[in-house]
Amino acid sequence: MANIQDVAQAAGVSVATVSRFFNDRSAVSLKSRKKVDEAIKQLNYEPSVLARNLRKTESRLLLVLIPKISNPFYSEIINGIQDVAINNRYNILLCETDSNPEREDIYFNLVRNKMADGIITMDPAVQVDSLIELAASHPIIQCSEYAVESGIPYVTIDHEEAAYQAVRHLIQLGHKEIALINSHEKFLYSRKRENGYKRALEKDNLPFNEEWIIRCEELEFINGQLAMRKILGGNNRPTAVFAVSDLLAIGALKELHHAELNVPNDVALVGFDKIAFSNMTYPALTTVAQPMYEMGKLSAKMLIDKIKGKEVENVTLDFELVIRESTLGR
Amino acid sequence: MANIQDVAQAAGVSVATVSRFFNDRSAVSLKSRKKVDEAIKQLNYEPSVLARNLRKTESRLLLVLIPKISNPFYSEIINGIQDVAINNRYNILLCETDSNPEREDIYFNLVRNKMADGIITMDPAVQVDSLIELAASHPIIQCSEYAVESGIPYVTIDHEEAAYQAVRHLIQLGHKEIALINSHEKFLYSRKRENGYKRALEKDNLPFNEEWIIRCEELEFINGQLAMRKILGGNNRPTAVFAVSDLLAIGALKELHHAELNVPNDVALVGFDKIAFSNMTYPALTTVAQPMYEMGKLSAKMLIDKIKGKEVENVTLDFELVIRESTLGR
DNA sequence: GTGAAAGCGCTAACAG
DNA sequence: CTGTTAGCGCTTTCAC
Repeated sequence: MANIQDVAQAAGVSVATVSRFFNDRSAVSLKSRKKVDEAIKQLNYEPSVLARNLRKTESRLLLVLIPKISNPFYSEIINGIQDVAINNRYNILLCETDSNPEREDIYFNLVRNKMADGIITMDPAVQVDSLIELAASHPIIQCSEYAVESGIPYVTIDHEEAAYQAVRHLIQLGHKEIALINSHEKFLYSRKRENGYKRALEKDNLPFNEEWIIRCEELEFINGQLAMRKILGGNNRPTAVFAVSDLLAIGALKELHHAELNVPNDVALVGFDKIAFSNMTYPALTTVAQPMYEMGKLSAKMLIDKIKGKEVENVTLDFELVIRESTLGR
Repeated sequence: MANIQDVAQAAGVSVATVSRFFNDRSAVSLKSRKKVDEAIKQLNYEPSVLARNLRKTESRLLLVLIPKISNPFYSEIINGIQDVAINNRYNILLCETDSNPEREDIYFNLVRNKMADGIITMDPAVQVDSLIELAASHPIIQCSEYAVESGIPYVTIDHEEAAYQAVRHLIQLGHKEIALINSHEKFLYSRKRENGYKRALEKDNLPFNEEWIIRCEELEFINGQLAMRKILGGNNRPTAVFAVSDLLAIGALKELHHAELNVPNDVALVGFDKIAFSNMTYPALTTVAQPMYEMGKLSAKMLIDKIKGKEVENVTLDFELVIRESTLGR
């Protein structure tokens, strides 16, 4: 495999000229350019990014940490990140942490080892301390999930207000007995959305029933299903359920079908995220839309800015309650 | 940021010793080891993978090319790849091609530029020529999709036989009028599954109706929905539908609900892939299970072997027809 | 078991 | 506009 020396020699110029040919074309005379061009083609030369990166002490790689690759919520975010990254000649190193500290360590090391220039993390559930320590010397952006006191820039939505509006929607439809299918409280969004749920109930002095708050260990369909089973097995059946994730809501819906209950007539259902699948369920799911793609784009922009040494500010984006059949009927 | 020189100096040894400390601990005396260890901690030293990679002319990055990140079919495969990669100290560079040649070019360059050591591609739809050319000088494995004549190793399932069995299942249930919702014929699996479908019909001399073969441009829910709309809008309504992807099947199911048709009594439905969602629909989807995780693991193993210079063989894995409510009822 | 030294392939002063 | 040269931070012979 030819290197820059070989090209220089074949073209009868210096390595500097060849290097300039790639980095600042206009600084090379037309004559040299032609010679270099030919030599490159002849030798089938491809510059080594490895060497360039070492020389520039940058990797042009962005580390993206997500808890679960199978959660479609992240797909859209990643799309946004990817688009911005490519436009800025960055690539992304996608890493699934499984919320597993050991894995996270491996990935954190990637940036310590200069293998990545910065991190976008969507999983600050584990090891906030490590994250903060790392942020002292490396560019980091938090997306969606964030550790408030960390001082690390984030882009997110107002989770509490979003949950509040979702539950108010149910209340305005006449529901007075509303259950909550939550995820693990280690997540900030989980705590915030629970607050929103409670605030919405309080506003109308609606009954608050601990039996109706289910906290799931994981964010899989099955967890939503089991949660709903628990709710239906209780003494009083609520008339509506708010799930903090479409995945959980879809699992819950499955269980409602099993129990041969009609949605929304027997039990109304609201999800969260507006993943693509939420519109394909029967009935289609009322849900809170997060601007996933936008969040991804912004995170990437912010991270790249931070890598460049610019200051970046936290951003809170708008959400939108999308009302569909699972609360309104058809 | 400290480098290996600083550590050597602080420890009172040579850089070679520090290097050995990381690469072959046993080659360093206990005494030196201690000194180096201390120096590392004191200086908070982290070796530069960039420099090591340049020296070794390897990147320890595996390029993974997928058409669409939002297709859950790929998530599971990626999981498999990721697990094997990590165990072998590789990382994956996940790239979404969108089946867009330009993007693909960018990614192909990553391996030409030594930024990645090899490629696992799941999208040989575009630019088979480039792929073949690249494979001449770089390790490449094809996963699921493959260009037959390319000579590039692949791991896949027997798409034709899988489709055949899926359609035979419908026929055995008494269905005689079976539509096919296919994806784009640029995909090998699409052509193979269509063959299987036709072969299954032929076996019983069942009517073959061009109106009942719909080819979708993309693999989104909406395409399945539109395909089903077309089918329902035709002169004769089939009693069963085979969709070559769960995503398309789920879209089709949506449309069947719209039309207030019962699945499976009015129209039976079979999907393909066994993505997680396929069990959450109402009714649950009969589908062909692909061993996605296994496919990912194998591809990664094969690629790493190939990078090491070993010979690798094509692999065809088993599939499994998973019969659920959308064909059997409940 | 250890050190000196030669690169890996490139970029960026610097001088001309 | 061009060439010379000194590294980027590491690994790996080759002597000792």
